Amino acid sequence: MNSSPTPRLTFGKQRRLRSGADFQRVYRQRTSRNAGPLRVYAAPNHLDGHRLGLSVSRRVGSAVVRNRIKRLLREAFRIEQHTLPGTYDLVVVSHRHEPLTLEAYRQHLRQAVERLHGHWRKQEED
RNA sequence: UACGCGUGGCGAGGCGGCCGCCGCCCGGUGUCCCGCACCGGGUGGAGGAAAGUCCGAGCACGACAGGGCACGGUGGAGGGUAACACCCUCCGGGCGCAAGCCCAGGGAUAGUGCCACAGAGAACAGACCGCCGAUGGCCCGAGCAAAUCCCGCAAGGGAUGAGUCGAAGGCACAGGCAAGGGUGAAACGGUGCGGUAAGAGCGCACCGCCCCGGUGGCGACAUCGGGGGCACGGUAAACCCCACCGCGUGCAAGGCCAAGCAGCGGCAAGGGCCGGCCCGGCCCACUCGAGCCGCGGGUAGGCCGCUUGAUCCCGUCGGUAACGGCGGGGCCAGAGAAAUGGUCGCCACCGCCGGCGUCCGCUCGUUCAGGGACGAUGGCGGCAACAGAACUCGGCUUACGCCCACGCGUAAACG
RNA sequence: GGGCUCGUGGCGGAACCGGCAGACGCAGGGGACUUAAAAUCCCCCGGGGUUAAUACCCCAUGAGGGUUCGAAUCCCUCCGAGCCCA
Repeated sequence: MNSSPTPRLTFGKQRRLRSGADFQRVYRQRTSRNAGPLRVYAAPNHLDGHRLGLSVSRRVGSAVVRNRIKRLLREAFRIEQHTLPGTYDLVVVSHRHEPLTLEAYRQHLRQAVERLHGHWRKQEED
């Protein structure tokens, strides 16, 4: 059980990318990192927390498989959102693969965001 | 008990903790109010196939969805239904020992096309092998016999023998036949007896087929009687004919609001619409501003459509049934970058492994040991498969896990 | 969500109003030519069985079923690709 004074691990509408314009803004930064079967795009959003968008096309699998992957990715984001550095709008694109465990998705997500954070900090220094 | 058939049912076994998600309702806080955001509470939240998109509808728009052609679909009968290619009952045919299952199951005497290869012949067919020798012919020659010759006085006898004739026999040239062989998916009814030169519906019996009539049934059809020697190959999931049905497009339909760009061309006694053609009809014009159409350009934001419906449950009545009537009760996902998830525990259940106890129509002379059944028990693993609503229903089809229930059939067995 | 099109050897692509499947091209293998290679020419080229080898037989047009004497072709049901629409 988590006894540290972390904020609540919610994932409501304010934590999601909900329009095509949001997605286009992230894609236009052309900044992504791969991690396992995932490709994560990131753009700083200057809000009080990360936001997440998912892109899982029909090529990934059946509706059941796509649902499964998206649920696990949302759960991974929900748990990790306050331990990830910075505040970014993230878009996670899934390649075709068999669904992994929740733990695996958490590691992939954290690894990708940490790399992206490093990239953006170098951008700000330059 | 085994195998099989049919009908119906269920679709995460139950309970709980923690962290979350999407609607709606109520209260509070923030913002001037609305809306929105957040906090708290309540409540609802995937399927039997939600799937494939194979049919049928509702609904929406295209005048008011109308007639004909074209095109497409359906095809035993009667019923059910909003409708159907679905369902029910029945009829006919086929398969199965049976319970049962399957059938695009109208028309091939309206017409057209096709039937490769093989084969003699393939659609008012045909004669390769074969069968026949009745008829004609040829050979042959039992008989008759003109004529000639020889012997004899003569009667007469003998030889040759045109011809006549066709008894017996031969040939198979003409001809007859289509039974058998052979070819083929299919060869112009089948079996048997008679009949014949050989054969053949040539005749007869039975079966099949066709025609007519009676009876039963709403009907598909069944059945009985009479007649016809058979004239009528298959294919319509080939064109087609008949009967019936179908206007087109699909919620990305369509309506409203906001934002935004860039126009060009066509139309006036004409233009547009019912997306193919004709009819029939409608709208707008003839008034100088719009309208409509075509090409091009722009926007992919919000609201409505959007879930109360041929609805579900219970009871009752009608009907063989599908289903329908009546009465009572319920409201059961409505997102739009797409919600039902994650994790932990207890109890059931299943599989594997371990030891304990009891029992034994088992192996065995007995013990040990092994095996089996039952009971409680410890550990590990599993607790799902097919699969995710996207306008909504009715079906079909396909995928999948059961178990359960019920009704049957066949075979074996009954210590 | 809705509408439509197409599946034939390793690849492209014929045969599609039923009648010998795989024409033709590319790739591949063998041979000839050459010192060698390229180019050119000739032959082979789906799988299995059988055989010393040919011959021969069976299975093959995405899968399964149906109609037909006969199906790549006609009909039905699945499977898999691709395209279009606000």
